[in-house]
Amino acid sequence: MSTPSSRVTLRDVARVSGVSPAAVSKVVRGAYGVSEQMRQRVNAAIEELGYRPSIAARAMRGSSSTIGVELASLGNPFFAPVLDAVMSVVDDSRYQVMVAPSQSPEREGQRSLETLSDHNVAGVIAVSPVIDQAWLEEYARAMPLVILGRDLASDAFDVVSGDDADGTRQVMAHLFERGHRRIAHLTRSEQVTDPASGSPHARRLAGYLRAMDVAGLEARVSRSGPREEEAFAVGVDLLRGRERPTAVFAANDALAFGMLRAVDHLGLTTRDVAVVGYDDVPLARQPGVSLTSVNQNGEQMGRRAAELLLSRLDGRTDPVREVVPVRLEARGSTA
Amino acid sequence: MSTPSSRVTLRDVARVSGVSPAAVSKVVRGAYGVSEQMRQRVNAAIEELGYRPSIAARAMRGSSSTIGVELASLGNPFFAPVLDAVMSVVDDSRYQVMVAPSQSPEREGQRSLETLSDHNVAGVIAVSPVIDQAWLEEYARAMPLVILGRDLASDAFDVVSGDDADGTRQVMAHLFERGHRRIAHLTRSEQVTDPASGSPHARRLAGYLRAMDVAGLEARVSRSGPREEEAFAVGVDLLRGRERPTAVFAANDALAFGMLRAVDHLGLTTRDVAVVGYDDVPLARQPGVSLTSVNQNGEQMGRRAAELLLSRLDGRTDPVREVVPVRLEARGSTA
DNA sequence: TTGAAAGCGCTAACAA
DNA sequence: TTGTTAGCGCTTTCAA
Repeated sequence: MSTPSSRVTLRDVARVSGVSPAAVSKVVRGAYGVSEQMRQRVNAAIEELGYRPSIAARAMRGSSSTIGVELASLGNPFFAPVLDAVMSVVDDSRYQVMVAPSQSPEREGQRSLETLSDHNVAGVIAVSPVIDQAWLEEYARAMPLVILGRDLASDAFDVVSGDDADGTRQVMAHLFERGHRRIAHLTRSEQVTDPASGSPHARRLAGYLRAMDVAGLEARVSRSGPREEEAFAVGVDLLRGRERPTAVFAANDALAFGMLRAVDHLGLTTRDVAVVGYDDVPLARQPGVSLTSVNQNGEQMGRRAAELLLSRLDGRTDPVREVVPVRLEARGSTA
Repeated sequence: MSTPSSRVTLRDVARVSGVSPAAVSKVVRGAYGVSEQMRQRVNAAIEELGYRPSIAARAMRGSSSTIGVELASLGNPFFAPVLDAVMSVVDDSRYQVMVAPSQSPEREGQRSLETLSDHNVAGVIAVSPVIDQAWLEEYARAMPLVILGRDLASDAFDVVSGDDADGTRQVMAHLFERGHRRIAHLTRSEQVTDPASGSPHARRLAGYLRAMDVAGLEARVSRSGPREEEAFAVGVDLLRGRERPTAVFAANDALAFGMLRAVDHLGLTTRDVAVVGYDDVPLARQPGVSLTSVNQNGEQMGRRAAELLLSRLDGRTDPVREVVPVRLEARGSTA
């Protein structure tokens, strides 16, 4: 049967089927201008030899048939449905998916994007890249690019993001309705919430500040690293401080989980301190967790990003900036 | 500044620095036999032009400097530390990491592995691939391969797996100690627990059956799909049946979470039905969840897999089969 | 120490 | 409709 390695080349197939390499190439690509007779002979030889085209060689010629996905922090469960959706869409095309992971979003995603272009991928979906916009524009000049999760305005690349303004509005309305006044916001570092970054955290923070301002309340922002452990430590500090908040809006579920653990650690319950998250990862609905959270519809975000990239590769040139609707899932003590 | 696209070629660098392409190639690769003077001139030109070698072209020549990781179900949080560790190790080498994701483990991983070899990667780490051993052997004949998470015996590839026999022993001892006698096992489909597959689920099931047999107890095995929702449904059935078990050993945490939700759904608590999982994903320790689980040390598994692959690429030929120790983390109602 | 030349496997003109 | 030819950007003998 077929050997996994690509030892069998197009020339081998050509020799066996008695045609030219170019002809084989045409058959393989389903290109125009091949007789049915030739198709059959060539396909028979391909089958017989177990031929598989070398993507590496194709990539060098310019058309790599591979779509690259840049992805930091694979650990974030929110990205799983996003990637699944991307793959579903791409599966129906002639492209394949390769993921260039980066360990930390900050300053590493850039390297992953470079790796991808070094591989001559046909186009790239970058998931929440923490990268300077100018650099991304420059990158997009040479490579079809879709940014997922950052609401940047650019005519060099397409953008798909969740409706953070609306999501945050829903969260704050929900908490106000339940009578909360001392509401703290737990988010990431200043760098991550830089308004110019277009990051979701920036928009959530902005929405929180606006809502508190409109309500005439004092905003209280705590900052933590991305990990649950870091959020836990910050959360303990926050809850031990004076004027303990009655509710905490965490900028994502990982932070919310850390916060929940801090609540528990101090012998409090979510009746004392309500916690709301963002992302609605699968375990938010777990009994015993029951975290109120905003579902970002990652599946739809991934699908749209893939569709946009494919249409770019198909020739579209006008940029698209798309916002996906979100929905608060109320649970547990704040339901 | 540097353009992300690889428009600048080695020839351009050669022209600017006034040397031959071959010379530039040597400098770039740090190959033997280049004068200090030449190094400097070439490096200056590289800097000036923002040159980046094309991986695609390199790959075609045979030496791709890329390590491929085959990964099904990115959603499984157990894999995050595994991949992180792989990346950490690879970062210190001249290689890069590319991930070929597959949506469903069954029969899709094969395609991902083929994609990887079509890309001419230098070597591959396959994470828990549900693939026929003969096929893997064939594959490994053409490509350095490390299997992570399946305990297969082969001299064609290297193997790293967790010590499931010991992990299961710890789980069962723990439950027996707490007086449980009616202990059910929740696992995946028959296909996945096929003993010949070397899958972790097969070994956990075997360990469970052995332990029950030795204790003179009746084994009760329930089967479910991989997702939490499916485990929930099966769990509800199991708990509604006659002779409700007092404890359930779930073959991994996703199944355990479904089981926990089933317990809750039926108005029971983990005092009525104890649940133990396997993988010790981060949220197992979450207050309100407090799932007793076996920590598989994914970080160590990933690190060893990467080290083994690098040493293969460095010329090692004798196969290695390595087992990583595991540890039960007792929590909550079974602690 | 350096360079010339051949070719990896494929695609895309162009010619037949 | 088919085949010939010329590279893509790089590495690697082999001579100089």
